[in-house]
Amino acid sequence: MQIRTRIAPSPTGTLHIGTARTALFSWLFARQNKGEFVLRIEDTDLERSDPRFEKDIIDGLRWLGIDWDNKTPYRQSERLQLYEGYLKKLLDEKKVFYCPHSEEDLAREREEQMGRKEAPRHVCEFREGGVETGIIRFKNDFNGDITFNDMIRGEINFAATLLGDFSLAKNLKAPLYNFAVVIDDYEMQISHVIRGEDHIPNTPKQILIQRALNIPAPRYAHLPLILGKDRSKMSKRDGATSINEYKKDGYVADALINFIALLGWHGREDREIFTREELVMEFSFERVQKGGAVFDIDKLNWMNKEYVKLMDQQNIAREASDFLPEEWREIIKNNEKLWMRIIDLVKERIVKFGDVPEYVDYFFQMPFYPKEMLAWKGKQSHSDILRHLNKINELADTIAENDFTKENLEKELMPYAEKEGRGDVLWPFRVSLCGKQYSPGPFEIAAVLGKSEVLTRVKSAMALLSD
RNA sequence: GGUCCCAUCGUCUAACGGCUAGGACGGCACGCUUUCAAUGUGCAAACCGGGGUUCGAUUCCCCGUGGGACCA
Repeated sequence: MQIRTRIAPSPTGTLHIGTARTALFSWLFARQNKGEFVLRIEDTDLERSDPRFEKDIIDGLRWLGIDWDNKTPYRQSERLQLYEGYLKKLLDEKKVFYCPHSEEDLAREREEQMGRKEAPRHVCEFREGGVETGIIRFKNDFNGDITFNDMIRGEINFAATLLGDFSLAKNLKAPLYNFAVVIDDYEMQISHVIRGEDHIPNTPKQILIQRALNIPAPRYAHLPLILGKDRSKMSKRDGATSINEYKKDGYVADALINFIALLGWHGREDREIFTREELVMEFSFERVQKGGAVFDIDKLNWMNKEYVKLMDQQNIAREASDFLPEEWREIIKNNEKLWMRIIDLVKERIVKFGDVPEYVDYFFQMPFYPKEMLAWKGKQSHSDILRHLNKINELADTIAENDFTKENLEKELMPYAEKEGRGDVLWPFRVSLCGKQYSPGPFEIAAVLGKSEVLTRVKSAMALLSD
C-alpha cells in the first residue's frame, strides 16, 4: 500500500509546537515508508484565516526541514466546488438535509439538554427534508457504536446516537471542518491520518460521513497533546509557541526537531540525541506515549547547546554573526580573525545564538558596570582594588604591544596574583575588561582586546572607583 | 453538563508479571577553577488510591480519584 500522510494546519495562527510535532511525526512516518507527505492549508474559515499565518507556517516547516511532496500546498478555499459536488450528491440521496434552526434555538435546546444531564445534540425535525435554507446537516440514523482502531490507543468507541444530526456545511459553498477533511483525505488518498488527540471526538463523525459516501476510511493515529506548565494545552501564555520565534532566538533547527521528537516519543535505548536520518529509521507509533507532555524549555536549551557543541567553529562563527547588531557585523566583516578569536572564547557557553551579542558586547564597546562589581565576592575595599589595578596596569605596560598574549600576561601577572590572592587581583581585572559577572578569563579577554584597550579599561576602572 | 482520552521522580521518559523501578533535563553537594560555563564524581527525587486476577503486580481487569480534550 502506498503510504501517504499529511499535515493540515489552519492559517488562523502561527505554526506552533504542537502542529510542528504532528507534522514531524507524519513526515517521519511517510519518509520511513517511502511514502508521500502532503501539506494542505485548511482555510475554509475565511474570517479567521490570514495569508500572513500561511506564510508563517510554510516558513516554519521549511526552516525545520520538513518538506512536502506537493509542490504547491493544497488550499481548501480553492477546492470549494469539489465539496459542493459531494454535498449535492448527499442531498440527492437524502443523506443530508437543510436545518433552518437559528443559533438561538440551538443554544436553548443545548441548555435544556445539559440541564437534564443529557448529551448536547441536535436531532432535527427537518431531517427528512422540506426546507432549502439554513445549514446542512448529516442525517444520523446510525444507532450502534462507531469503532475505530487507533494506532496509538487501540480501540475507541463512540455511541453514534449521541452525536445527533451534526453539521456539515454552512451552505453548499461553505463546508465545515469535518466534511472538508473527509473529502480531502479521500481525494488525496491519505492512508494515515496523524493528528492531535483533540481530534478524537471528530473521528466518529468523519467515519459516519465516509460511510454515507461509501469511501474507505484511513488509519488513524492520535498523538498526545503538548502541554504548558499548567498541564493544559500549550498556549501563548506558555512563552514562545510559534516555531519562528525559536528561529529568531537562534535555536538550531535540528535541535528543535530532536527535542520535539522526544515529546511523546522515545527510542528503545536510553539515547536522546538523534539525527534526522536516525529519527526516520527509528520512529514507530508503538513507542509513542499516550499521555500529554509538558514542554520544558530547560531541556530544549540543554539540547540546543549539545547541537552547538557538535558544530565546528567556522559554522558557529557564521551562525552567530547573523545575530549581531549591524555595526558589530560591519566590524567583523573587515576583521574575520578577530571574530574567530572572540568566538573561540565564548563558543562553549552558547545556549542559543540569540544570546551571543550579550556574551560579546564588551569586545565592541566599553563596558558599563556599577563599581561595586569590581569587588571580589562583593567585599573588597576600594583601596585594595585600586592598588591591584594599579599594579596590573604597571605590569601589563611592561609587555610590548606585539607580545600581548595570554601566555605573557600570565607570566607577568600571575606571580603578583598568587602573592596577593588570585581572586583579589584577577576578579577586578576581569570586571574592568568586560563589566560582567560571568565571562571568559581575564587573560584570554585581554589578549583579544590588545594592549592599549586593556590599559584604557583598567584606568577607567580606577577612575570609576575614585569618583 | 455529556462524551472521549490519559495517569512512573518537579519535567521528558524506560520497564511489555518476577531485580536496590533505569536514563535524561533541572536541583543539590563535592572536585577542578579568577567568575560563569564546560567537565568529573556523588546525592536527593516517582509507580494516584482501593479492590480483584496471580505464587507474584508499576505492569492485566474493575471501581474510585485526579488531569486533559472535545461539544456550545
